[in-house]
Amino acid sequence: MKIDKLSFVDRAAAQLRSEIVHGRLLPGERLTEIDLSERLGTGRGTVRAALSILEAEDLIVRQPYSGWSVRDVSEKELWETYTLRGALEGLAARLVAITVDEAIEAKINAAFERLQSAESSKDGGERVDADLNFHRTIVDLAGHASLARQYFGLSNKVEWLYRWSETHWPSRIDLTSWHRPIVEAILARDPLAAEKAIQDHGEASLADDLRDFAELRRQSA
Amino acid sequence: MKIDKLSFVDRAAAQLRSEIVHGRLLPGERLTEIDLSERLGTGRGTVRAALSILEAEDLIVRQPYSGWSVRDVSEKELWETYTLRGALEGLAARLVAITVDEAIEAKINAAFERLQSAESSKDGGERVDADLNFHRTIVDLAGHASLARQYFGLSNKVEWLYRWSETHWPSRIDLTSWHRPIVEAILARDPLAAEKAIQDHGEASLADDLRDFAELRRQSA
DNA sequence: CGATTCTCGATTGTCGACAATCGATTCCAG
DNA sequence: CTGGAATCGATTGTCGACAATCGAGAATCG
Repeated sequence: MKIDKLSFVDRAAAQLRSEIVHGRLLPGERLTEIDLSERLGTGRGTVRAALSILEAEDLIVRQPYSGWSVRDVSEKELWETYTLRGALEGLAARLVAITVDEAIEAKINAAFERLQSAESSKDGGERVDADLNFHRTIVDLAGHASLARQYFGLSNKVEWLYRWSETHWPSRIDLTSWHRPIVEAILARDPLAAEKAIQDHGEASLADDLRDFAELRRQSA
Repeated sequence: MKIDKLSFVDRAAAQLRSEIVHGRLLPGERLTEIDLSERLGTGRGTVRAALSILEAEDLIVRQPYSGWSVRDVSEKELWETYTLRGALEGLAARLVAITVDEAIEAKINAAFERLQSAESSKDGGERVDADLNFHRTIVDLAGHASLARQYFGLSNKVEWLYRWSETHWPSRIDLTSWHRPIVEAILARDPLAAEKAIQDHGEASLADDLRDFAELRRQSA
């Protein structure tokens, strides 16, 4: 029985990742290795390794001899995240549409049904979870390990942005209608349509977030 | 004057990366932290951090409490690398085709001309360099920092595969004619055509490499 | 008063020591 | 001879100590 076989480094990285993604650590916030090592109850070398992992995932930034800080959010950041996601998910959707069988179809339907239930839910967190789960499901089903690796880091960033806009602008988008075209194209086994559907979805989400972001900027200015 | 401001960790990572990419460390080869720390003349913690970086770039693999080893090559590995590259370069080509101006046009032409000179060269290394440079140029010109980051790691893997087939099967492909469609589509400011051209190029390269790989397998079996 | 240099506290960069873990080998009971 | 437990060497996992570096403010000079 291997249950708790994560190294200290992995656990520390997971902890920090969660704190950033859930907004408990704010964008731009400064992080010092000693503080973290006391707070996480682990050595400084361990904290350092965890921070390096998060740096590779592009969640935090390092300034040599000066410190670490949580990445800042900007319009450009939003644009980069969503366009990159579009490229990766586009590949995933194409691959899934080619190889779809009964098992895959069942998983996609399950993810989509969860999305529909979440639609009526008042719980903003569940809406976000269901949405992210849908996208991650498609990527996993592509059977492409390198793609899944790259997507993992990116999806954390997306989760971060999602939770952040869900806080400021609850329940904006219409989950069901926004995702249905993707499901239909994949189940129709049409790779090009699936790629286009998921990329259109990404562009629409980006436009939405950019609008909210501008509004928020305006308010705080 | 900042010349040599790389940390030991970065230097060690660069050194190991180069050794892997140039084939001085063979696929599957086992790496121990102590050996490396003696060979590189640096502490074990430093070596460890460098190895973590290369792990994030997917060049090496770690087995907990057991060791590190250079990643192995397989058909699946080839397929994943080239398809992922297609997705990333596709996005880059699309972005460049949209924003192309005189400066960008000049850089693309320069990269393409280098490719044409390398064509006649007998130096396999220069052929590889020119080829990689062409692809990296397009990605850089896209003005997309996250994309460039992700592509960097992937391009090391591609370089590795390139040098490896160049060793076994020198001067196979026709550099000029394989890349011209990409240049033409971008300079014609046609995003979709540019994306398709660079993805077709990737698929053709993949097919080529897979054929060579199977041949090599057959010989050594 | 302004600009430059110096000093100092804080933080990261680097390192080797010690503990935890693994895998192969040895040893022993049956 | 065989199966399994104990042992041992090798390697990674974790940690805190010390050195290098940076940024801000004090001190100095024109």
